[in-house]
Amino acid sequence: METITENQKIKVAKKIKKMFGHVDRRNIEFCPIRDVMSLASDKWSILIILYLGYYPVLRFNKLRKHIYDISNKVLSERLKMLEGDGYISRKLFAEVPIRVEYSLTDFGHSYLQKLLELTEWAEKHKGTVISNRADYQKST
Amino acid sequence: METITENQKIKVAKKIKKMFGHVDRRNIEFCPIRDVMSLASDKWSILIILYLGYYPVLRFNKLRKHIYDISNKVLSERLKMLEGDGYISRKLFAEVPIRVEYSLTDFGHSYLQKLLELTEWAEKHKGTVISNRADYQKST
DNA sequence: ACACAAGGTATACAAATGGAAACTATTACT
DNA sequence: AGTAATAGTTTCCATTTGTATACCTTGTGT
Repeated sequence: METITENQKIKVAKKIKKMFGHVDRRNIEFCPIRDVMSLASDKWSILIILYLGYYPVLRFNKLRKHIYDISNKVLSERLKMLEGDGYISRKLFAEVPIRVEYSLTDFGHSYLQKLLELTEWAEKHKGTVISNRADYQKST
Repeated sequence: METITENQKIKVAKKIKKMFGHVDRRNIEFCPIRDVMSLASDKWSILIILYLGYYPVLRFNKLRKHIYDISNKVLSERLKMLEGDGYISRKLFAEVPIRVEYSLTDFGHSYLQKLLELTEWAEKHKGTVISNRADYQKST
């Protein structure tokens, strides 16, 4: 694994301070973690955004097939939330049968660019997580 | 907002394909999103990792005060999981009263570097999310 | 003898989340 | 009249997650 220098650690701490303003401000009116990330970094949200990053346009049932474990209810809820926060757009075509197309907004694409770095990290290091987890199991 | 070009979209799609291997492989043995990120991108996990990125060493009760809304049970569970996956280390000092110090591992620091880009994005764009959310409420 | 400290665990309960399956609306086709 | 298709919604139920509170352990100070 690439080692992290003391210098990098200091830079990270500075970024965190800048991000949170005053690190321990309580009753913060709107917390980027609690209020933004908790929705956008949810497992289902990540999968939806990644699939819409790969397939530019997807309809409800296609999306559900790609994310092969999600129920109608949960997919529909997540799509509404992601639309509400502006990550995705929903286009309704009043045909018969009805047709609805989902796609990423520019805002969603902007998020995806950053999100992808994290999921790439996870993909790259998943082996480490697997073996850490196994070691920890044994040690208990 | 900075616009995303078609070129960037194509690059992103390629990254996703590379990351997932074959995008629609089912029964994937270990999914980076479902199995790694779902733990590490959880709201509480993010807060724990960020606070340990800012304060290099924290004890249980200090950490709980910084994250001002978390119960003993949840904090203790999350710490165990994050330790199990290798993001944080737990050092026990057999003093009286007992002392336990939590800190990030190198692996945790590596994750934090990527995570931070996402949380910075969230902090930068939280205003957009607020107004998107308000508009969506009105429209329904 | 008793309280206190730290770092939790245990217990009881409430609330949120998730899944399965049935159901809805619309219109065309058989 | 019955069926089919799409995009969900609704209902019921089980599981998961979270909260609050009490409790535990160990040795020291009062």
